[in-house]
Amino acid sequence: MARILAVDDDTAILEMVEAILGKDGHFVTKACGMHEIDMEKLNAYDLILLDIMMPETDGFALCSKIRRLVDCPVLFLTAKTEESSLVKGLALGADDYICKPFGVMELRARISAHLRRERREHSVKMAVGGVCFHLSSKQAVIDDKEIPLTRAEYEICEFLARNRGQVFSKEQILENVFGFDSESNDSTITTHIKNIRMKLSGFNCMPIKTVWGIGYKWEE
Amino acid sequence: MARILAVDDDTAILEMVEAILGKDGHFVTKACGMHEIDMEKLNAYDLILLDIMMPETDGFALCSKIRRLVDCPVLFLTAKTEESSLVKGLALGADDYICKPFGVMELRARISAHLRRERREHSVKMAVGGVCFHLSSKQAVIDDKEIPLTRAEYEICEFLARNRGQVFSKEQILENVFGFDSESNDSTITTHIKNIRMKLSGFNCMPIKTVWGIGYKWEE
DNA sequence: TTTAATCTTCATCAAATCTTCATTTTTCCA
DNA sequence: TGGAAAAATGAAGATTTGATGAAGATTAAA
Repeated sequence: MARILAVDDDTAILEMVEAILGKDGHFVTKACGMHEIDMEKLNAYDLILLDIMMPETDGFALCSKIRRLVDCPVLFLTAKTEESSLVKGLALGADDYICKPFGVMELRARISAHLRRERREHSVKMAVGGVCFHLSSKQAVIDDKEIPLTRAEYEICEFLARNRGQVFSKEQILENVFGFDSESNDSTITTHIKNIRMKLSGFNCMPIKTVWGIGYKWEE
Repeated sequence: MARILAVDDDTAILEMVEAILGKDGHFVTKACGMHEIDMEKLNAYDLILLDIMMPETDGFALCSKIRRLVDCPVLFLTAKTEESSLVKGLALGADDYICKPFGVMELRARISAHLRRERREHSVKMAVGGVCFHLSSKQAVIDDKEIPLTRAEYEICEFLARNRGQVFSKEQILENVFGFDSESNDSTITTHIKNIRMKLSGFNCMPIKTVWGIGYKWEE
């Protein structure tokens, strides 16, 4: 269901978290401290669970570092029950603060609430120009008629539509759709956009606008 | 800062919430029960606080009704401390669950965390005197209508608006907007300013003043 | 392996934008 | 009030950026 990163110095807690969340279908990555986290790959996670008191690692500092890098929900899971600590944690950019010992049901409920919100805020309303994205089959449909997009074209459309209104440069589209390591040329995107526009225009649908000097966006 | 709707049957609590959140600059609307809420105008709020046990109103039912209408964060603020109740509340679409009696600092911290997240997930904006700058897409908006600024024009506007009230010479604007190494002529700025003014005046907006012999400033 | 589909690159064209400059207008001050 | 300095204006040329069409490279399918 979701990819969750859990950071704690207590492996027993990590095991327990994995057991609980694994049952809900989540994939939990365990990290015993900051050194086990690849900061480059933080955007591989949908949600991050953080302990505060860890040897060699300050959870608060880690939280603000993470927050500078990614936007996913960050939850503290800690034995520090003082209100001041909660306030500090949330002020640093965390999204929730759960005290140990935590209720299993509470943990699950809070995590799914955060994931749900993330999906809610990122969900694609299919009313946009009537284009409907079938995420699993990777097909785009207008008025029940399939648009014959290639894989790359579909991915670009889905990415732009998912973040409609936002403008992305060609580099950003490359990174987000084909991965950080993509060494493709910008012109690849230019050409894909051209082909997408051609195909969509057959359906009287022109949702992709170019913002001069900046990039492209899916019209809101 | 934010418009918050608080629903509770206990007016003492409502007053208290208003006092606390008012100090943070939020505007709190108090509702003593469902009948006092205009469901048509829910999207006027940035965040909603809900009690669960209210005469004539079931907070849970209200929560799911609200969730069907708007996407803003909904927080329960309740005396029901059972874990099952928290689980139910979050499952119905709420984003947080705070138990009474709540700590003042905790309430403030949690609310600002939720508001921050909402802003984070929507794009970063800076509003200056009626003009709204979408920092990531580099677009300026007045009354939800986009101002067709070019890249350079936008950058100059954003720079001046960000430092509104301060006067900058043409050289300073060149350096700050186009970089120290810019070898452009001052007249470039003059022309950009002219074009910006022309475009903004279409929106009845004349924020850029010339300070004779010194430079330009964005009126405070 | 052959064939077709898709992806990527590149040269060229067109358009938007940026820059410059000559000219006119405004402002300041003697 | 007149003249000098500064800013505004309008238009032309230079530059940058995006669109286009076609060809080669890569991948998947038959």
